[in-house]
Amino acid sequence: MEEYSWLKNILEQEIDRITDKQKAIIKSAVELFSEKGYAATSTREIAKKAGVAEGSIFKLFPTKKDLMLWITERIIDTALFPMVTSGISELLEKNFKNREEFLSAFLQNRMALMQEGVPLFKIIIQEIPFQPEVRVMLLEQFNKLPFNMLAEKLGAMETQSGLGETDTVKIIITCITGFLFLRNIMLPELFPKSRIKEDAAALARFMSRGLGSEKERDL
Amino acid sequence: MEEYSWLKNILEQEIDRITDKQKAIIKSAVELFSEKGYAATSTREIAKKAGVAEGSIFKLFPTKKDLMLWITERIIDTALFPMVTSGISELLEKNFKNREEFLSAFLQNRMALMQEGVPLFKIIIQEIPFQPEVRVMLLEQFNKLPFNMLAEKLGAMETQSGLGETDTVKIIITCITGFLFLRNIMLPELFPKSRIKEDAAALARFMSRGLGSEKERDL
Amino acid sequence: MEEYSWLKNILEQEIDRITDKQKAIIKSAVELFSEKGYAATSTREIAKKAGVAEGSIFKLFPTKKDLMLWITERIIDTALFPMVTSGISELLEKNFKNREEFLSAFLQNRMALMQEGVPLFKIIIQEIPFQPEVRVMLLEQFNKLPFNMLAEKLGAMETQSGLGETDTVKIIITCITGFLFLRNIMLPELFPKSRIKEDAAALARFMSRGLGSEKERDL
Amino acid sequence: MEEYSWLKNILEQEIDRITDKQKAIIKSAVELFSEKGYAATSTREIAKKAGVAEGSIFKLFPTKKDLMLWITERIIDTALFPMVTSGISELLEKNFKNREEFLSAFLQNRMALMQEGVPLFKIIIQEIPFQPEVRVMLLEQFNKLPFNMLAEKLGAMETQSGLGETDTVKIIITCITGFLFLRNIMLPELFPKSRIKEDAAALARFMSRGLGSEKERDL
DNA sequence: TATGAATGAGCTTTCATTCAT
DNA sequence: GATGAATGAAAGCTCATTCAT
Repeated sequence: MEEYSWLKNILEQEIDRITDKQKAIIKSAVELFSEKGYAATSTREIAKKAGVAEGSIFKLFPTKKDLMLWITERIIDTALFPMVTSGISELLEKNFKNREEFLSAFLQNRMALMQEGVPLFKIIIQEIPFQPEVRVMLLEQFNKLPFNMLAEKLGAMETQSGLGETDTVKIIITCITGFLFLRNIMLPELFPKSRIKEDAAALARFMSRGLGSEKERDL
Repeated sequence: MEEYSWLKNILEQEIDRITDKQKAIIKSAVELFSEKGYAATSTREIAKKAGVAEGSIFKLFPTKKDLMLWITERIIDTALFPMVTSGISELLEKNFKNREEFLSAFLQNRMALMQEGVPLFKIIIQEIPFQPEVRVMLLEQFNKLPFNMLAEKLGAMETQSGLGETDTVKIIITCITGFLFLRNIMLPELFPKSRIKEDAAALARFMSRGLGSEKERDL
Repeated sequence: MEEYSWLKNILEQEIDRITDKQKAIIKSAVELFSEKGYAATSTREIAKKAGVAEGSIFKLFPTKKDLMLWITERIIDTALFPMVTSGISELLEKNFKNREEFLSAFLQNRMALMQEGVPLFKIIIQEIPFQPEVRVMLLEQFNKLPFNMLAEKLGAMETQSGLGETDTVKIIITCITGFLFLRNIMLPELFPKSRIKEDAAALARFMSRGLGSEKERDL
Repeated sequence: MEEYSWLKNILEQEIDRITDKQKAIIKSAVELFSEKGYAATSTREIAKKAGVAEGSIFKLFPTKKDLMLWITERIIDTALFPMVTSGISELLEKNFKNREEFLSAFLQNRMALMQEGVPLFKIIIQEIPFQPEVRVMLLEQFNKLPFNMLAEKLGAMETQSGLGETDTVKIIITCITGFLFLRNIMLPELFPKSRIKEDAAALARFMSRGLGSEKERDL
């Protein structure tokens, strides 16, 4: 496994609380959960891959589920949230020629993050439908996201765009989520990697235009 | 469990090949896989829910995985494909005032299907990342979808829209997938059901406008 | 292990409900619990001794504790109760020369039962202090014992004996329990088996005399 | 846990050999063995309750069994023996109006000791059937008990009492053991605490009378 | 075809014990 | 002396699967 920076961050945060062996356990669990799914991964495998005794897992995490929830929580709080908000403030502060430029940059930024975030998302996505605890964690973090600032940046579209009361931001998120999810998690085979730039550019233009005619002002 | 029509279709297709007990097995498996996931569902549970003996499962399906793959295959071939294409030809033949109207109708149609398709999608989505066989099945079916006809209907956008060579249809699919996936599978809590009509209308307008100025002709 | 008749009775009661293998499981469990104690006996051992697969135990008894409680319950209801009351009615109906004769016969009867009941009592005694469920079972059965009839047989001692309001029967039970318990369970080494008859006779005389001067009537 | 004096005695005897932490270990072990039984108590629990590290137990006691045997030995030698003989010499020296008075005082004395001795007895009783080492220890100590003096005190009953060669003392012990054991360890629910005085008085009279007509002399 | 007792490998978890710090 | 991370054997238990009936 590559050395994912978000995993490194999670582990460094616990640096004085957990040992190297325990880090290895978490790392192995993340890899295996992402590869095979939580239910299909045995603690024996995790221990073997981490090079520790099976019993060592349960010193740190009373149950296998605790291990999974700890990882999921850390991923959501320590990795996902920063990842999702990463670069957002820079993007929001920066001036763009127009909305399309902004959305293009925004999308590029998302795609870059997705690159190394795939195993992370795989873990979360597979557990969301079945683990209520994960849903709750996720929704809590979701509500902290700076949607209003993004909305502002996109312009006071609510009246102009004719999109009615619907939250502009939700549409954009919906769009980007579909784009990233289909390409990276579900059916990467359907979307040639070689054309990713053009596809992203096209989506940015599509979204920008979809939001309606732009106010004449700096973004 | 409600009596899902797609499930009924699948079972009717096998009507002279399988017994009522076997039907019950398949039905229970579908329900449980959808509720708890494949790996977390035991054959014992399936048998109990179906009201059959544990051993009876293995007459028809040599292994648990066979049962899952059979279900997945049937879902993809017999349920998913018709579901995805359902109403499409009608939509394609019908005349709409404009593209937004068409997209709106298209989206409504998708959402209606989603209503009873959720358990079906849950099963497929959870297996896609981990079961290569499922990915292959899905891709095969995907290529049979009448994308070109949809593209035609949406207009020869390629030059007009300025979206470049990117497949217009893929963008629309991406959009709609994100919309349905987030709302129905991942985080329904985030999207109030009461506003679903407005949200869909807004998305239709958004997509229509995103595709660029429309040719002056009947849709 | 000898073929204890009380065990045979317990098993025969379930004859159409459980299989031979399952009987073997129960038999092994009884033997091992009695030899080593419940907590010190592993399900693996039980299975091995019974000549069955370990998993088979858990088909019949969801947990090891369930197995123990089932056995304890059956022992108390099906074996202990009949054993404790065994021969009592005959004793109560029979005429004795005097109270000492009756008590002697009573004690002989108890001792005979103890012979093959030792493993049974070992199981119950070891669990009583730690398993509230067992205490409850035992107390329930205890209240069904025909103490009043025994009291009658012993004579209306309450006034004559000068033992006050204290239940005469409880004293006799206390005495006999101590006798049987010390000799059979706790410290058999302390009491030479060769002298058991004299010891029993002495105790009978002791008890008879302890109860006070006897009414002049047939017992 | 109350501060049992016998436990304090045991610990004080080792005062210059063991540390406070080690004392805490022993104390915790005694409590837990008495509450849940030896086999059902884990060293982890003992360590936690004692507020020490898990490993610390094994400095003083190479194995868990060593810990138990040490405790049992100390209990038998340092606590049980003095407890059983406690007050006996005073009782033996003191003059009583008659045998009943003496037996009553004897029983009172036993009951008082039982008060705080219950956990101690629980530990011993549960191990006796399964640990040969404990049986041996117990029998050794048993033989040191001043039975002959007790017999003398009770009078030269052998001929008078008509109990034959049977050891009078054994009958008395049997009786008292049954009384204490049933009331304190096995089924306290069966004997209302409120009537304990009357019950004891009745038993004393019962035993005294059971021993036969008394020599006319000071006890 | 249907059953469900039986299997035994493998699961998660606990345990007493070791040992570097 | 005290710690507690680490161990690995063994615990209780679940599982998919087999097969005699």
